[in-house]
Amino acid sequence: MLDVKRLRHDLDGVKRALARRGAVPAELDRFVELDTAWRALVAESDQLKHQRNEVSQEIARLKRAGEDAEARIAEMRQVSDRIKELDERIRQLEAEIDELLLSIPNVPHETVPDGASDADNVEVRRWGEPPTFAFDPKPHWELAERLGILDFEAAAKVTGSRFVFYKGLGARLERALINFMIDLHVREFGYEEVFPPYLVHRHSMIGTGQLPKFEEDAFRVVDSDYYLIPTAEVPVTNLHREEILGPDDLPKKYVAYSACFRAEAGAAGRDTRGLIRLHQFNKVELVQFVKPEDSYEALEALTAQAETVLQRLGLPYRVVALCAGDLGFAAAKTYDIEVWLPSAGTYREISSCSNFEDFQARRAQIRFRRAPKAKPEFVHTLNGSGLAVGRTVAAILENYQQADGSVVIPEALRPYMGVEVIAPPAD
RNA sequence: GGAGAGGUGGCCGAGAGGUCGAAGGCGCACGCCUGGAGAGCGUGUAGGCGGGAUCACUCGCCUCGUGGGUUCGAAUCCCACCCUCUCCGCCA
Repeated sequence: MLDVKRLRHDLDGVKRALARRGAVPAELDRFVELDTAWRALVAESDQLKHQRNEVSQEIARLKRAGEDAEARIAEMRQVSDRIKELDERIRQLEAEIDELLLSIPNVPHETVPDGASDADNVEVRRWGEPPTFAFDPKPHWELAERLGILDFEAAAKVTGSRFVFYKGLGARLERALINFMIDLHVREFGYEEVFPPYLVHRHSMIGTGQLPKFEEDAFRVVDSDYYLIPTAEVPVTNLHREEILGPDDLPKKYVAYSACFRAEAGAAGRDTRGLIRLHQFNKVELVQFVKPEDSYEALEALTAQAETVLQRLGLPYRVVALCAGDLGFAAAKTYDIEVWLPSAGTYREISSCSNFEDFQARRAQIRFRRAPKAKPEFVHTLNGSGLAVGRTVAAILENYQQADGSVVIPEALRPYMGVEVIAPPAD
């Protein structure tokens, strides 16, 4: 949510900034209209309430003195009726304004490159060399089938498309990666581990920006207010909703493993094979709450921490700065980390690291004080995948595949795996 | 799921239609005291919105779980919902 004061004082500046994302939301002009009307009504209502408060005191005085207060009471009956009318209209306006504000995306940071689509994203750096193979590298789903570690058919039978069973060493690999990632971020980067609820209420989804605009992307539990989380970002960011943190509380850094659930509406036909796009996947998420002046430094650090996972696993990747047109709804700036996938012959997103500035904090009412008596300010929130686990499995299988169809386990993972290689069964 | 109790400021806790944004205590901040610390004493200690001022200022309105209602007037009365606790049942 944008700052309404900013909209009042610098509407043109906001329009210019949002224009970089694409079309300027028509909501902006509508906001000015509604806000003006709202303020006029509030002023009138407040004045009448003031009058009512004063006269109520007087009535109390008269009654205590045993005098007649009927005239004043009758007078206030009228005033109260008028207040009721005004407040009803104010309520309606507020609901409309709220809905409107919640549908306006965040303003891109000035360092975000111009551009309309992912084609305009800017590569920031590369790490590692894509491996060369003396044979035809196979896609991970073919490798996995041969190894007997993933079973998409069984999942389709039990649930439906875009689900998977991990089996045997595949299941262990997924679990090993989760533990490896969490341990790294906790031990080396100072994150606190949390294990969040997988269901959240509507307000939390609004807090991080998934709702109200992207209802169709989420799974909702019927006959309830609960949504399956699309990412641990939602529960973990909302962990501090409606709080005012103390001067020494920031920065707060959390790492959370969770399953993630996405409807993938509009993705029909895309990435239909393998682990790339599933309705349920695992992710280790990094979430930070920081002081406003620290958030861009924190974004660089957080991105570097996510990259470290790939470096330890020896997986080649590149980092891309999303252009304004490709930015997510709530983000002010985003780096995507893309891992090399030999079967695709290209880099595929495996992490997305964003600074939301105060956009989510304002929606979820997450504030802090600089000093014990200082005025509360909104924190800045950030998050990033550290990493998407299923895609990491895909990358390991493909990058570490051998001519005989076996897959070597990266060094860093062996303590968690207990084996050095996953080999196909002897026929 | 059944029965009961309860949600008040950072925390504990009073308050039972008007003088209550709310006693008292703890905590915290500042000051005095001290060689320093503690004790003691004093002062101050919520948030939101709107208007005026625009460094820390001021006026008004709102907020005692949330939302409605009754009333001239609600922390206080009524209704619905949410949450917490206790007991029973069920259960990993």
